[in-house]
Amino acid sequence: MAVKDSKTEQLIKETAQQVFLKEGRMLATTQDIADAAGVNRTLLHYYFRSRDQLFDTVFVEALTELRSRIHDVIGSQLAFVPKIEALVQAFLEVLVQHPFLETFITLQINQQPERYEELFVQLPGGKERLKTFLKEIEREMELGTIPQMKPIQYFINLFALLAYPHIARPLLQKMFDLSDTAYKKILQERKTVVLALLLHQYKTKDQ
Amino acid sequence: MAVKDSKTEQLIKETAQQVFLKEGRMLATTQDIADAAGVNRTLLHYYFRSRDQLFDTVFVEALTELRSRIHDVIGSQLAFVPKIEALVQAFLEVLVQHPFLETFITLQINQQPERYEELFVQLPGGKERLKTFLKEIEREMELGTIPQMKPIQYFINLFALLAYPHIARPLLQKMFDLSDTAYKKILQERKTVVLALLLHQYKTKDQ
DNA sequence: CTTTTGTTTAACAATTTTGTCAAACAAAAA
DNA sequence: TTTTTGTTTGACAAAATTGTTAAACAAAAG
Repeated sequence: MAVKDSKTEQLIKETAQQVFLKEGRMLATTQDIADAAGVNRTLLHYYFRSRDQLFDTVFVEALTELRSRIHDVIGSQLAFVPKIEALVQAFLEVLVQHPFLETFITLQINQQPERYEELFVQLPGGKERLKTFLKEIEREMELGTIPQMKPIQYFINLFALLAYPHIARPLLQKMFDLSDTAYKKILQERKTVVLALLLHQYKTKDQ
Repeated sequence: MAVKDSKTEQLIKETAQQVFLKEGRMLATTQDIADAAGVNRTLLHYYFRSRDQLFDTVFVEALTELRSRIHDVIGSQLAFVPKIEALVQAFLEVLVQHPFLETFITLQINQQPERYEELFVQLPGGKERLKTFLKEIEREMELGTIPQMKPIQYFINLFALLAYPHIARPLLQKMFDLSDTAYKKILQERKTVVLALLLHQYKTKDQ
């Protein structure tokens, strides 16, 4: 009998999540997903009406999580260094779950700007929080904690260093003949590497 | 009359380049491209046989350019610092032309690994050049020119800092309300920002 | 001028993918 | 048990997209 958010519905959503955001198969058809979930294709329509809506549901859910986690940290009362640390932590946690999320954000926001603008960019008070954060970065540069550059460049560096190894994972694994285990290790080390670079704490051997 | 690589063929290819790699519309149909080029859709098939082949032609062409430019620099006899500078320069030049190339590489290499492995990863002597380059990075860390970390992490930093602002352009522009002009300026400044960070030349205000 | 060669077009066919529907089914409620 | 409600299925319809063909066309070569 009926159960709100039935097992099947949940299964389909999780499978779609796997296929889209973990495997990066953005062209997967409804049949592909149904097969992967081991259910009849019609059920995708029964629960999600259309392929588009299923995609959207999965994508928006992941997007919302990422966004809210980032904004929570950015808007928090933490001091600068722990805030950067928390930001790195939060970002990495979401990306480990959905390695292709960043790639999809990139493609989607370019193809349906109006649809996703509200979802990703315009959250209540978002712009203000962001500006405040840039101010904090600027102040930290004044204090000499971090190297001087335009705050937005610092912001870009932060996300670049975190997101890219996930975006380019298949490429890098091939280039350097790295097993899944080996690459995961690199991703784990990444946290310290990125923090050291961002917080200007790196030591060179001599000088 | 017949001209080898006719005007139309060229036009179609350039339009496909524009649509796929500049606008990132990887789902564009043959009709979309024909419309954008202002030609009859049948001509795509006449010149390129299938949609797949057109996509492949455009993608592989860009891929090959990027690959050869990077490997030329990596394999060159330049000293470390000028080599990094040349690498940054080469990479940025290609990315300005094809902002979505990296994103597509990511998706494609994941979906048709065998097809693209030879093309991107396995070029003659590629693996050796790469290893030599990692050794050079390591030696430079010994010398104290750059901060110490696993060479591959340095390599990832390099490409992350360069590629990400192009990949995430639409998102960042929205987030910070930046005009095309403003963003281009940021991309231009990027060269110095990245080099300073990679070569550890950044100055903090006080300390 | 007419032939040849290559280009462009519209009409059509094939395929792939999505979406709908009515009937079969299962389990709880009446 | 019968009814009701929600689930699952297969068959079918619709749409979107790709690919083919034959005929019209244009320009140079003979």
